[in-house]
Amino acid sequence: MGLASFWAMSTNREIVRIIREYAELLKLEEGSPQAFRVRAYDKAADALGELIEPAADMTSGELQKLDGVGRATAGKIREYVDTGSIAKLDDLRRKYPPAFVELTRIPGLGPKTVVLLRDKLNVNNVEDLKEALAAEQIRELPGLGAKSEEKIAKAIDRLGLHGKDRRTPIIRVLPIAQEVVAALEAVPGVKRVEYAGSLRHFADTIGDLDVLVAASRAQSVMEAFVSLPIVAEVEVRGDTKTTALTAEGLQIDVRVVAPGEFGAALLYFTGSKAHNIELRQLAINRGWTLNEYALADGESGEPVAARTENAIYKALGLKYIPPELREGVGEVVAATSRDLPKLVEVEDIKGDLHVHSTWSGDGRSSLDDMVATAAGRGLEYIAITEHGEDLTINGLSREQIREEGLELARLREEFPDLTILQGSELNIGADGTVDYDDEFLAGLDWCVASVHSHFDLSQADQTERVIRAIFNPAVNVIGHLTGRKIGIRPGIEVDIDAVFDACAEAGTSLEINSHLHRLDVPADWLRRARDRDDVTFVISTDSHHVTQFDNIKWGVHNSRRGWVQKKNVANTWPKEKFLKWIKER
DNA sequence: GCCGTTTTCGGCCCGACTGTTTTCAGTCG
Repeated sequence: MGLASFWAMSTNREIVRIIREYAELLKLEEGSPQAFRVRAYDKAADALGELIEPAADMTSGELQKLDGVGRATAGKIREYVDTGSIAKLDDLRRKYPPAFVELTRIPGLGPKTVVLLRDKLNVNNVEDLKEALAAEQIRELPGLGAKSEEKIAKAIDRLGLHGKDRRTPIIRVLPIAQEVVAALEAVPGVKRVEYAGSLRHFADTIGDLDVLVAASRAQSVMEAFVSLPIVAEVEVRGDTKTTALTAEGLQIDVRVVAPGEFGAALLYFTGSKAHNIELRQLAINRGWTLNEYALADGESGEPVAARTENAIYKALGLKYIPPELREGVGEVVAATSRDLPKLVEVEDIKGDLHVHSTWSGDGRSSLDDMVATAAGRGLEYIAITEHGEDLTINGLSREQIREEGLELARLREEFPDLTILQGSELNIGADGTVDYDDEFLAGLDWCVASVHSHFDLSQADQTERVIRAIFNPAVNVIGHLTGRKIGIRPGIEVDIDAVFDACAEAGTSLEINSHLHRLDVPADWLRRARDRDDVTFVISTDSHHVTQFDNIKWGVHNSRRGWVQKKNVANTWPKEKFLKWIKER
């Protein structure tokens, strides 16, 4: 990819981010996330996110040809591209500062409530809210009561919104990281740029974003960084390290190191701390030292290895350890005995088994486009899994499924190399039953069953309902097991070992949902199954639009972080083996 | 704010559910 298209892409990302921020602040202004103006800007951001060509090069007229972009949005984009800011956005930012906006991230608090809290109780941030909670002032407000106080207090605790525990969901950090990396790669004299830290581990939430740059001169790198539009405030400005904050309060550290030390620095800043300690111990055993500059001889200080991570692992007698595994949970010992798991690569994925189209109420690409895109990506098999009828808004009736089946028959002729399964994403009810009836379900090729409601049952009840779905003969896989939305809503609690046992016994697999909001099953739960071969997984995108097939890489990252072995992931299997497996189940 | 078998403004996938109230805000996909 050339420099020009790097810039084009990062500028589109930047514009999407700006429009989303505008929509976010409009929610407070309008008093509802469902307000039509809010939804209009959100829809415009969707359209811009799916745009390939650089929006910055388009005229207002060209922008308005995009579905969902009209005069006002096009005008704001041009204003941003031409002047670097949007006057109305700046007004909203002044009226609703980041610390106040953060309050809306707490489940149970919407725009109306936070504005009410500010008007009546002068609550401007999470700290103020906690004081109001302690003083039991919130129950005095109209529409709120003692239960609301309890719920809010619990939500604050669980989301880690306060103090130094503050972490940002990966879905917000990753685009920012990509934007910063692309921008710094374009600076003359820069040899390499990588993000490190917990983002490189593919953690669900990120504390600070660490970006490492290999360059002989730091000054131009730092200048380029602090002048990025994403940078709202510069905290520290030094020769090798600059720390800045985004408008949302995410801290970004940029470090510049000599190209010859890049591997040692990347290893050091990627961590984890526990992983580094184990590596340092191995170095000491050999009479060496390991720090952020090099693996070096303890006496002479002569470097042993420093340029690449691989060279350092090799010198320490280890196989290369992928960043996702570096949590100090046995990976160093495994690498010593050459016992690291054989992990999934994106190229291993042969099929996608959770796909929606506009037949589902929330699908955004047509069935024809979804199938053509899957075929174009070289997939061998897919399952079309529209929402089941129990999801009132988005689900399909039996009749609609029959009609869609006719469309699929036509598409199978059009794409003979792609095996198309017809299925459904069923809803697991509070009691573990699912949509439709047994006879109807038997006619479907592949069923995902997912929790979409009743998030507040006890762990015992959640485990029971999920296990009942696992043993339903029509159910092939449990979709996004916890139903969490990272940083927004905690998932359901289940006895994960009991779930693994049930899956093993029933021959039902577990989905690893690739969407960055979900990454579900969470990696730390996946890791609990790392020593068992009787549980089968499926990595799926849950695509609602043609662009989302690309999300598969995030699901693969999450599977790697969870030590899931390639041989246990059914959609890495060749078509023949996969189809035989479904048939014999 | 966007859209339109568009011309000047009404409709925008929407229904069930919870916690709070007695009409509404927020949550789900």
